[in-house]
Amino acid sequence: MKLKQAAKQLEALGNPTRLNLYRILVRAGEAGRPVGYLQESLGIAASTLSHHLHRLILTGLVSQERQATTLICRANYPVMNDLIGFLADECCADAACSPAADEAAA
Amino acid sequence: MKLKQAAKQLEALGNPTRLNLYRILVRAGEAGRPVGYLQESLGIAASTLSHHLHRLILTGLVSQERQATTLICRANYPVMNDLIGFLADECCADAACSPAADEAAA
DNA sequence: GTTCTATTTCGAAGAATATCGAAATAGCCT
DNA sequence: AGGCTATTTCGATATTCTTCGAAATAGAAC
Repeated sequence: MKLKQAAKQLEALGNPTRLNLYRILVRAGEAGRPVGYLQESLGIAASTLSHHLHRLILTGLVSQERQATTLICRANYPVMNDLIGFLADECCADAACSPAADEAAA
Repeated sequence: MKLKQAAKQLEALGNPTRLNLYRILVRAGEAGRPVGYLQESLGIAASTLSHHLHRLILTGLVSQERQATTLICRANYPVMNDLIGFLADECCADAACSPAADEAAA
């Protein structure tokens, strides 16, 4: 049932607002970003952001850590890498594609 | 505005039926698969499959070629690799992740 | 313990999606 | 042309998503 989970994660990333949000966290790296910062960056209602964050967290793509009253959000890299692996998996079984390895190793 | 397109593609893959369908095509490689074959494999109504295929085609992830009355569908590998590249992009800017390159190159 | 800030939950409205069956179209074959 | 198979379009319905503002909660500081 790995497919369903992968679909959930892809769906989570398949919304412009969430993808944008996720990329900010990916760029932020280990430091992560507080929810408030994300809200200002994205310019959306706090409740809307909270909703999107919740979805990303449910799929495991993002994790949170409390620091006093602010919540720090971080991209969960291993989960992303698993997802990428799932997509690229068996892509080259047919030797018909320019393998993802080319891009990543470049 | 690459982000919007990436979101569209991720959204297209973020449905279990479509992801399943897409993976069948990825495995099939250059040979591709006829629509009828896909319909039997997935066990869904032809109209439903047509709808899903249309979405995948719109995003560029899948292409079709006519062979007499049957339509052959193929996964568009370069588009998938671009998408993977977009996801992994800047992932390692912080040197904080286990790079996707590891997985792909392994 | 009250007050302040940060964030989430609730409730609601409008838009988009997934699915199907029936009917229409595309292209081959006789 | 007429019929056959493969696939799409149409129309309809139930579900899910996106977004917001208002109200509720979490935690710190006074």
